[in-house]
Amino acid sequence: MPSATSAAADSHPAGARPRRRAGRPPAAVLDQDTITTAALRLVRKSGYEGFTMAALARTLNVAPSALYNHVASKREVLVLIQDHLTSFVDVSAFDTESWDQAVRDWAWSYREVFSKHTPLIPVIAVLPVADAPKTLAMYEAVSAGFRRTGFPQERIISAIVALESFIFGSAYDVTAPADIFDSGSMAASTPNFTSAVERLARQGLESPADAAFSLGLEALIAGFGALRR
Amino acid sequence: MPSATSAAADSHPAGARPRRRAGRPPAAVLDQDTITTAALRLVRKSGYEGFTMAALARTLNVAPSALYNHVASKREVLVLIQDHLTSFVDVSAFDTESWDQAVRDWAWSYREVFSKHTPLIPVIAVLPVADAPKTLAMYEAVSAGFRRTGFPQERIISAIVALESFIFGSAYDVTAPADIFDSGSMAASTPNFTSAVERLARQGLESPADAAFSLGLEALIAGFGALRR
DNA sequence: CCACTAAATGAATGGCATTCATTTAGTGGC
DNA sequence: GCCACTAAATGAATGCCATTCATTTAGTGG
Repeated sequence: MPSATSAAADSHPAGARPRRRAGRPPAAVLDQDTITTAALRLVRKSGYEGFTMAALARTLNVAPSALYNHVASKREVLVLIQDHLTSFVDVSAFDTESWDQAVRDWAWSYREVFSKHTPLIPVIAVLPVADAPKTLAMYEAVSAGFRRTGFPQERIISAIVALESFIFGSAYDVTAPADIFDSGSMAASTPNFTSAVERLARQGLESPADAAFSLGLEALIAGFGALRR
Repeated sequence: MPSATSAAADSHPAGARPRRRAGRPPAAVLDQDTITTAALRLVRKSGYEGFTMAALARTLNVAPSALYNHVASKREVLVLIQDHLTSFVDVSAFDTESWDQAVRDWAWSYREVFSKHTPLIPVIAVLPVADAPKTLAMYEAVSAGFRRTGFPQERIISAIVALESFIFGSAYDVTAPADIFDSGSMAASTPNFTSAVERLARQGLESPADAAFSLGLEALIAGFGALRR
């Protein structure tokens, strides 16, 4: 069977105009764009705990069931949000900067955007690109940047996936509680870990999350940079 | 206020015996170990969609509310599962192999374990280590390995966090649908991405997820390895 | 003005985590 | 041998949730 209902593909099924045989319905209050915008506004105001279909409908002055004429499920709303957010990820450096700097700028921007939306990560990470056109556009820009710099073609996707995995994982760290490394009463039995945590804290100009992200990202950039030819 | 109720800390609050002033209660059917074991078995059989407090109680022949005498919330059960799973992550190579190989073995093992339990990742990623003693033990083993190889102490935590972020992100990829990169009808407008996907597929002995994980992991190992002194 | 249609409605469904007053049954002290 | 105390288990209730569906509403092209 074909993959699940695709939000994007359904809105313009490649060349086919939306058909209608007879009269138009009444002026629609709702469509996917309206829903996406309202959903994002709601999430920013109430977080993902407060983001329910009922609450979303309320902000649109509409019954909850009305949403289901435009969207198959709550998950589909999350997909719409994620694709919209992806357009805020800055890929412009691939046109203006060196490859190294472009990857750096893109990765920091990507993490920045999704660190405020970590509940979307499980959705994005396994989402077919065909269901998220703006996300696909981002991949295209990044792929083009990799190709231009002489990156071996058969490894472009792997490199991007690896970077993205690192970015998603790192996005969680940004929101972690400050005392996450406090080993509490078990400090005595974990001397190496505990002393490493202290050493980090003593240094710490950057936040721990930023320090880890920077360290890992530079290693990935250096490692991948060496593959170019 | 102190951090949330700690499963592990509550079972042996460092030196204090569990107090009781008067008679013991009836022989308990339930405790955290029993719950953890049953929960893991249920997850393996029914997945995380089928994992509800009611279903868990049913497998234990107990009322759902009985669970709340031993556990504060469903989230706490997830924490118990995650900590238990962490003991299946193999850190033994840090005692027997070179640093490079030990990191490699540990990372593959870590990804392997959690790729079957991705719904736990949002929980683990922001969980204070004090709430997960077996996880803390893993960090201790890894920290010790990094220290032994002459890794700069103030960067040990950052390096581990970076590796872990990469591992968590990569765990999602393992479960992604095979057609995740199929750009479908929009292939024409994304030539660089589409050709990169084809090049990968043409190569592809490994799964795409394995190829990306291997590529990223080797870059991180090489980059971090160079920091040793 | 009619037939058709998509959109919106409101009530209903079933599932969920969690709470709480109450009951149950060991145990240590007398 | 009984009593007082306790932790554990119960079952009913709560409130929230996503989702479904039969029905109603109101533009529009013929």
